[in-house]
Amino acid sequence: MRVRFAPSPTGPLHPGGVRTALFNYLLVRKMGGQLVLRIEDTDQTRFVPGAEEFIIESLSWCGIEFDEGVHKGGPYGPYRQSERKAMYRQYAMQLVESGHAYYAFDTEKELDTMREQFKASGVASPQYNAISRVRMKNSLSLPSDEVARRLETGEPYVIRFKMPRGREVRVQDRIRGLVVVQTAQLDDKVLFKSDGMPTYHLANVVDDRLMQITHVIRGEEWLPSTPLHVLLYEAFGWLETMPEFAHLPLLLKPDGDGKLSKRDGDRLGLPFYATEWTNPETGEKMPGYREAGYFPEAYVNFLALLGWNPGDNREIFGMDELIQAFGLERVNKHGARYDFTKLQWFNQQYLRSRSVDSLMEPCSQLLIQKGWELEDSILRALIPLVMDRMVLVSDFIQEVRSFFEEPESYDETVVAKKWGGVFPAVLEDLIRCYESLHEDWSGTTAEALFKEAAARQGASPGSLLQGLRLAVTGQASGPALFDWMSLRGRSACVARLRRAASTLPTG
RNA sequence: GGCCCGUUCGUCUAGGGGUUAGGACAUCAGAUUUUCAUUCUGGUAACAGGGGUUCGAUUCCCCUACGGGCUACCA
Repeated sequence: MRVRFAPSPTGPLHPGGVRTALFNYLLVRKMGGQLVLRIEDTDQTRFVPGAEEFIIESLSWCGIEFDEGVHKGGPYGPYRQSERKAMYRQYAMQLVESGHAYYAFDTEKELDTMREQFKASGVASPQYNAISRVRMKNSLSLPSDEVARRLETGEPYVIRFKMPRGREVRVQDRIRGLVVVQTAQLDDKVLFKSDGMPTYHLANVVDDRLMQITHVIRGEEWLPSTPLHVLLYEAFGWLETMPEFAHLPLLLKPDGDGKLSKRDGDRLGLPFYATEWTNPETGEKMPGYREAGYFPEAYVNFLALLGWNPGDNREIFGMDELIQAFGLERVNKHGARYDFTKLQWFNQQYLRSRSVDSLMEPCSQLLIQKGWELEDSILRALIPLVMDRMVLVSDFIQEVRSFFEEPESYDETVVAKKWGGVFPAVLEDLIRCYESLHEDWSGTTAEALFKEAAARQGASPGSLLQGLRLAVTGQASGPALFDWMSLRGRSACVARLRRAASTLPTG
């Protein structure tokens, strides 16, 4: 099996593209074979610097590696269509000579005029086809000596496919089954442009043939042009080795209608690309999941389950398990909404399955960035305390902020609810107890003393606990409080209690 | 507009001629945690509509509606 991922370097890789690459990767790793990265840069006007590198890096972050491609080389290179430019002309010529294609000299203006005239006379979809081409300027409608003259004088031309009339094209799709299209619905697509480059249609057929691709797995947006591709294989006489087709369902917006677009990320304040993209023209940065602190395993797991399912109730899949379980038979036909909340959940699952040891390094990096210092032994104890409260590793900072910074303010709803009655008295009592403590400071003793102080005022500890948290962290919620206090140290806790007692109203 | 593809809880989906239509996320409630979170238990919630075929259709067929894609010398 040989499959390819063939993006166009027109910008950062869309999540739908990542998923297409992923499905190609999973299938070829399962079946055995090669995955090829081919860059389809036949439109020179849309080239964006850095896009190619971005695509490779994003996929690499996801764990998707190629066997052949622009960055790897291989026996079927070059893998960049602009570098294959010279070889396409002969294939286009071959079709002209065999009568499957023809030269067309129409200018952009003439084409516009033709479409407008058709529209004006009520034709639903104006096409360059068997009906209209006789009225246009091409090698089928013009006298042969004029065609020769135009070609000799170097007049710009394109090569169009001569769409046959009255035929039915049958496409066998691995995901959708049989798709039948009438050639009357198809037009004479340009195969070879006046700038000397092929269009996608010619290039992908020629390259898939030359690179011996066996399975074309691509987005659903290519389904309508697949009959043309089949006709091209036929015209070349390559039907025997034509690859199998599989058209993947699209990724849809998280809410509302339509297909997923980069604006959806902006709108919801979430990353959109796998890795950060810097627009080379404006310098504007688009956030990526990598930089936002997501695990690539979580992102891949999430993406894999959009449009595919294993057929049982499993949800958590490592890459190897995905490879094992994957198959085109279980790919859905319908589009899937790109639901960010499920990604959060996946990331949380992967985070929780991490060992404390493996989180030491990233958490410690986050602390360094923040300028907060901490002994390894304390960090090791602090991580499990807050881990369950995190979705991303980067959440660590907000979870431990109050460990490093004394409260600047106190959560008002808790102040209103808990700061009153006997609480100030308990607090005074507790401060004295903590200060005069002779035993070693620990969570257990801190808790015991708190309970005693509460008892002396005839109050239940539970009713006062949130007030204590408020006094010591300023916050309404957080990790196990007495463990936290134990790590924070006695004198720091006492100082914070005093500060709270003097800042907040006494009664 | 034309052509093509699609349509099961809010979301991702399983299922498939006779099922209490299953799971997960989200959401809600209860329990545990002396607080919040975690965890556990439970709940709300779906076969787009109309015709066929059939003893029986959510499942098969047709139509309609809705959604999506394509309709460039873009991929």
